[in-house]
Amino acid sequence: MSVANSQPRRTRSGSRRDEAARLAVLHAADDLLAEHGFGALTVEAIARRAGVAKQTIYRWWPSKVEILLDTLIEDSGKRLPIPTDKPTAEGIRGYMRAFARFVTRDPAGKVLLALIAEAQHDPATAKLLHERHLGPRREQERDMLARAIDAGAISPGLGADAIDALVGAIVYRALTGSSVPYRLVDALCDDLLGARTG
Amino acid sequence: MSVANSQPRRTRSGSRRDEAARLAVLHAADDLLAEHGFGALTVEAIARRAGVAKQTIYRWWPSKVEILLDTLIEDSGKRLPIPTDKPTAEGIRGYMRAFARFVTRDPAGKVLLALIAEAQHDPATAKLLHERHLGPRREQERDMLARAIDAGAISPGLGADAIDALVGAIVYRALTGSSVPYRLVDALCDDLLGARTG
Amino acid sequence: MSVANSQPRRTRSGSRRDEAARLAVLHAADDLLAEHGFGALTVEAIARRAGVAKQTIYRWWPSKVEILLDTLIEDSGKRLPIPTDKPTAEGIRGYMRAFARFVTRDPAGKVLLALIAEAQHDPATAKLLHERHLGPRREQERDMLARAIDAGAISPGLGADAIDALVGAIVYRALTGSSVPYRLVDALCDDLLGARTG
Amino acid sequence: MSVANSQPRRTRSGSRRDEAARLAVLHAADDLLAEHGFGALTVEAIARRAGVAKQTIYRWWPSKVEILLDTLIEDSGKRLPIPTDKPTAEGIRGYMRAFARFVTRDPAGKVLLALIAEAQHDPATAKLLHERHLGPRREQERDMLARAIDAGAISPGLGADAIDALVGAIVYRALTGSSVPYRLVDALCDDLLGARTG
DNA sequence: AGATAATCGAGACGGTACGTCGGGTCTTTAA
DNA sequence: TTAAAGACCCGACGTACCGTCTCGATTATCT
Repeated sequence: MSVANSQPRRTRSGSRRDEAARLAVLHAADDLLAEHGFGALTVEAIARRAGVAKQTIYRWWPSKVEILLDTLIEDSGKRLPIPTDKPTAEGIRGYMRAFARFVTRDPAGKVLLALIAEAQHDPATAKLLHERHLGPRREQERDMLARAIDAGAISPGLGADAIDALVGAIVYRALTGSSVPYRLVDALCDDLLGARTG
Repeated sequence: MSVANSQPRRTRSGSRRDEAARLAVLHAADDLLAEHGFGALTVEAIARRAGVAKQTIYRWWPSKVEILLDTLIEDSGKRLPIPTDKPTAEGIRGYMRAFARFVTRDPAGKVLLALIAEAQHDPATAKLLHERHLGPRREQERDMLARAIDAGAISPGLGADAIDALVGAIVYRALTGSSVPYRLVDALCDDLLGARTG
Repeated sequence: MSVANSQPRRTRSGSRRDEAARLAVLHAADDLLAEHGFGALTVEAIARRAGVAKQTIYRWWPSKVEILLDTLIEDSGKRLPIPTDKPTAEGIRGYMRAFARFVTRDPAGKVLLALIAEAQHDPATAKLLHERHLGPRREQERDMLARAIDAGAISPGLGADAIDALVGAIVYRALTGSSVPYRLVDALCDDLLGARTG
Repeated sequence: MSVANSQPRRTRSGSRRDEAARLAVLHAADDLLAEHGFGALTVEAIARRAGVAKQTIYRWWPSKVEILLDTLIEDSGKRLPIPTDKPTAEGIRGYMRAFARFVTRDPAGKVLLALIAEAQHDPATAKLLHERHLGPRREQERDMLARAIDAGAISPGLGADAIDALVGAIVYRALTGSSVPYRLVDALCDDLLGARTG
């Protein structure tokens, strides 16, 4: 071990991935979804809009769903962080409010809705969506809840499943084109979390 | 002559609609959705499977979505009636249980999920789904709730919106491929309806 | 064929083949070959030029080669008939002159050259070209020669193979972009047919 | 794999052309043509087979046609020399026999046929083929004939054009997949050269 | 009893997008 | 400078469905 050894170097010659092309594709997909809906989201249209060859898309993404997934993960990580510090009822309520806003107002929220939808039509999408987004996020959300329960800040009748009920109620409103006012989110939290606070 | 009748009646000679063809199409659509998923649900495949000409489908249904909508309305009317008699907490809980089963087990429930999904991809589908299914049904469900509230059987913090929260929580579980056990439905009802009964 | 058979004829419902589309494709192929060469002769370009859907081409022709073959057979049948009446040396010389003109001047002659070329690149083309054009035509040409020999009008040293030598010499000149003046054709006939006449 | 790789590794002084790569490309092209036909002869396939980068091919050859041309010129120079010594009828007949064998049996003969074919599809190929192969060779062949005529060994009715007729007749047989037996070559020579012998 | 008219299965048609292949150019890393 | 590797834009490939449109045959109703 150690020593000045040269490992069977993976030489990796050749051009590296073009970051500009990668971003152009992600943005084009996002924009097309926002502007013309999922129906207009064809690989051909994305390529056209991004000024990129179709082959470049197929080289890096197995399907257009994975493009959306990439934007979703990047955006939701940035714009909808899961609170990790104070396990209070207010903290959770704040997160749910942010989630409600995300899913109804943020373009990335539309991406989430589109992916949930597409998952109904295609099992492969369902698998991907769970593995790369829904699963990990649910994990963290349940953690958040569990810590709040431990701290005695809340005592939901559903236990950690309360998070699904909250998220589900909000997502369903979004899916059916209804608004999700704070009043409604707060009432949901009150009912489902058994919170001490008002 | 004259008189009696006033309308410039278009008498309509010729063959009337072929009921066998109509049913064949509905069943083919249902079967294809159940067996191979929404992705395989093309007009061409339906026609092939139903042993029917494409034109016959286009003559009677503006789109494949309306075929699904027809089967959904027919099936949900039969297999998931909204209780109209006794506005009790048990009645509502029973309905929600039935709904949970419908949406996770009944083929027609899959149709509902598929339509909710397709509505995200296509505004026209969204409009149709609301006008012909979601709207009317929500109306009746809210009635059911309102009567129960009036009768003092329940007192939900969300008011009539509680129905959306219940339905949403259940639908979301179904959309994400989770099961919806009775235990969960009951806990939801307890939390969201403020029911007197245990 | 023959035999007055009366089978319950294949009813053949549905629209029949669109003759206008068929002609549009044949002409588009011809024109593209003449104007921009074989390299520009893509199925997509033919479809574009003919104002026809690609699928319509693939429905009726297994490959673009068969399109060319169709035009070649039709045109060569019309514009380069094989003399069937008088088996004289002059008759044969006249045919070879016409052939030389066909292969150097007539657009359909270019089609023949292109097909001979493509046959070098693709065995399937070679097979088709022989079966549908070269074979039958060679057959008739050899007949023509045989009858002239029988009639004592010519006495070629090569026998019926003389036709290949004549055709080959002319085709090769065309393939290499050389002209084929009558003088040359006549000299070839003189040498290869052993004709009595000057 | 053909490439002889016994030579000392990489002549790293300055950066001259890599002879091994050059040969690898030529052999790969030859082999692919022989094994899978012109259709499989893509630059990408040649590069793959030769273990060479595409860019290396494009650096040294403007097109795949020039690769073939290089092999053809090299091989035909070696294996099908034009007799320069004795301008006799036998000499010419011998050459034509060798030519017939070359064009029907020798892999390099297939290259010639492929290039003649490709020349029909692409004017640039036609130009190259004439300038670098057909032209010079025809020049020498005509010389050969002229000297034989001067020597009184032959007296063709076509004059020096007789060479085109001979070559054309043979090439056409090869192009159409027919065999070219010596008997046929000899008869052609007899008829077209007006030879004293035979 | 026709004549009329709407239905049906069949399938051709002009299109759009699919996912793949090869073309020829350019960039990166190594020798 | 040359080479291997390979990403890139481009355009054609052959296929699947789309929604529209005839076609010929089959009912059912209305003179």
